[in-house]
Amino acid sequence: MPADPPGFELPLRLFLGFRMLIDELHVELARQGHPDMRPMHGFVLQAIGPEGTTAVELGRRLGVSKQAAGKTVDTLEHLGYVERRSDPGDARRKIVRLTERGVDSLARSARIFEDLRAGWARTLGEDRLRALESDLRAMTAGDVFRLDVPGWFGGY
Amino acid sequence: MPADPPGFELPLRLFLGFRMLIDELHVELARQGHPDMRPMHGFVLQAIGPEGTTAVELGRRLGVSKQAAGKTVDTLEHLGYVERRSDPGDARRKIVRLTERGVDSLARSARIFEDLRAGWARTLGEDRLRALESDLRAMTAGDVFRLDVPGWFGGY
DNA sequence: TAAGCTCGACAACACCATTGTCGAAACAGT
DNA sequence: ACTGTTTCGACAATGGTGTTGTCGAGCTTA
Repeated sequence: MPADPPGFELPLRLFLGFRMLIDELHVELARQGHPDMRPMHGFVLQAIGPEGTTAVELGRRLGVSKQAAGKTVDTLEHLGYVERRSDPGDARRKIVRLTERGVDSLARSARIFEDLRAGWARTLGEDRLRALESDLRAMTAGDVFRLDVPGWFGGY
Repeated sequence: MPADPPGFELPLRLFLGFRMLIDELHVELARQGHPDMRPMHGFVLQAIGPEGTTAVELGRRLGVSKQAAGKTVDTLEHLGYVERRSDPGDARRKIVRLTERGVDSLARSARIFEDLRAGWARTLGEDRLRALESDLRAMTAGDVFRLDVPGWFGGY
């Protein structure tokens, strides 16, 4: 009977799978008119959501400071994915909203992810893929957002 | 018949699984006398390997500049995980080698990863876990190292 | 009204990656 | 052996990203 795979293979493969999907997503996104999207942008746009949000709240969701969130919003605003509007009900707040272009990028991302998933299903079979998703869901239940990735992995 | 899971769930769960394992590893590593290890350090120590290597070669393996690799080596040297020695056969080279402490951290990491994998096996069953690993292996075949993570995800 | 909190902006700082340059050493071709 | 090219490690300069701290303006509540 074969020995168990070494323990370090599991996290490595999980990361490689993630990275492969994200890279393929962005290759295709670039082809479809969004060449400036960075991996993190999609997560930020998702975190902003259809209702819009503020820099402080966005920072909380992403696990970074409000200044960092504001900086990211600056970039996304400059790229045309979001816009800032004054909140008529609270003069302190400036609500960050998705533009049409921002919504388009999310819609295309969703479509591309479906296609990529279908590719996995062709290789693995739908049953195996569902089992894989189900098992991952079982092991990672909980907080889907928590994207304090900037600075999490790196760091001297 | 149930609808397919949305396509974006797969990459998200892959990342969450990776992150959960890495976080649990470092909690346990800290308990076992390595509180200063950062997620990236383990990968760097693995990339250095038992034979040692140079800053330039390390940078190539990790996909970063030689300067960045050198900086990381500085930190690991300061923490006592590696040491630099002059190459007697080539006066230009300074070979980075693991110290005893560096080897110890890798040995403990391997053991902890085995334990974490065993935890997954208890929840999912050994068969399902093997299937999961096998499927991930099938989808991500290839270059296991290529950790140009610094700057890959982030970026304004 | 007054005190306290929240929001967004600005400044200063730290960290980490980059490119470019340089001298020393090894190597390859003549 | 000499010379030109390549490789290595160090240094300097730069840019991007995140942090804390501070401030004024505006809500909120006692």
